Amino acid sequence: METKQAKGRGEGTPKLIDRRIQRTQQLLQEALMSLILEKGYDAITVQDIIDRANVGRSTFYAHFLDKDHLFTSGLEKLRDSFEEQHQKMRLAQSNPKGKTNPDEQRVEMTLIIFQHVQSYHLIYKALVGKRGGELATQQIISYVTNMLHEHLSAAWSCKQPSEIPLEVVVQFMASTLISLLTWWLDHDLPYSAEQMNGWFHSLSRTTAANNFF
Amino acid sequence: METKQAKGRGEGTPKLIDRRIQRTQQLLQEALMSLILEKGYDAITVQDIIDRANVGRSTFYAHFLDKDHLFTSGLEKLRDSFEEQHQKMRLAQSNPKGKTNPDEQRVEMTLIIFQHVQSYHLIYKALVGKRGGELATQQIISYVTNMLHEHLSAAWSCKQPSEIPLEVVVQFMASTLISLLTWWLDHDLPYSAEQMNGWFHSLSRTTAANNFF
DNA sequence: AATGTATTGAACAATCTGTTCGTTATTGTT
DNA sequence: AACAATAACGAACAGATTGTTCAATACATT
Repeated sequence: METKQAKGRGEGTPKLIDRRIQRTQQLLQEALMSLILEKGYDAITVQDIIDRANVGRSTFYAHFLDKDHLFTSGLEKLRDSFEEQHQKMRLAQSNPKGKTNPDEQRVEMTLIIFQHVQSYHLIYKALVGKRGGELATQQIISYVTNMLHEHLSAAWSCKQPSEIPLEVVVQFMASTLISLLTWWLDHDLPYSAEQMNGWFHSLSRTTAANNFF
Repeated sequence: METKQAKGRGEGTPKLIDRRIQRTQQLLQEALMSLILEKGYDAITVQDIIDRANVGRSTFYAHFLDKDHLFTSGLEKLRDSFEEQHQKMRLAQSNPKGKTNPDEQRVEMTLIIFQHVQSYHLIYKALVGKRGGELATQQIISYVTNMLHEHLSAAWSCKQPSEIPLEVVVQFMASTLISLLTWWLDHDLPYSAEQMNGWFHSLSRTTAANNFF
């Protein structure tokens, strides 16, 4: 149920979708992204979006419930792209030494995040930081937090519990990662993804957090 | 220029302010805070606020330009309260050993933050996290970042530069602090301010950040 | 009590939202 | 190429919200 569009369509023809639909949705998403970079998410009205996209008002509401849903669908697109790249990377390096090292997995995961942000930095720049509004910040933080939680809770069971609750450490690492990503994007990627990834581990590997690895 | 009210008033009579003004402004601020806890900042309309405060529509706009300014004035009130407490603490412990230790200053500052949040947790809970909207988050982060920047830039000049830019470290520590505060408030202060302060230093004192102290 | 001023409530234009519906243009199919 | 399906259009609509104005009223300070 990614868009309003999917309601009438059964499961009979998932093959090809009308070009007009793809065209309209893409125009709307691009219009929103460019407007975010100019005015910031909150200042944008539906009228602004359909003006720039050259799309009728009723057409907008035929595809999306409101501005937030249009934005969220763009976010989901980006997330799918990331998970695809994530899967590809993990399969490409499938245990060359035959053993699964959870620590290396974590390293690779955050590096993939930095690399994905680097690839789509124009879009990410419209999402994080001041322009994106709280909707994006909230959803991105939530997504990153869930990812980190999966990785850390696995290590949690085989280590003695630290003084600091797991949730606190997860939230700490998520906010550290978001903080670094925001700074990176706001300064137009002055360093490489590998460099940023290294700094992330320098900052997040505190004496407390290390208990989980 | 804290409120719209101050425009016509010169510098002649800073003594007493009409009770009606204080009453109206306090009613509006309390109404907004309680509404934030119920509906979240973004869902609140001016009508909601004046209904709960029992204040006429024109009265609202006689005092504040809009909802954001009402909110910001409340934030400034809280900030003044914090800085007053900050000054009090710093004077109370004015160098018992005759020397000014910058490291102890930092420790005391963050502890004072946790203590102040503890004192006014009902208000802070309306500000940080999901309910407060991006306005509060942005302003609080900005305030904390500025404070940390002052403290760290002093230490910056007398240490050799680390590999990680100062700005990155400042933003990292600010987000760590906000992250801990948010978690603390969302879980209804399950630990003491001293305990949280200790964890903050455990998390923020990385090998990289330590170069600045 | 007298004067100054804060508050009130209604009315107002302006903007934005989300919906409806008859018409037109484009698409996928035959 | 012609057809049926359907997506897009655009104008019009009700409803909500914002921010302003103004004359009448209520209240506070002196």
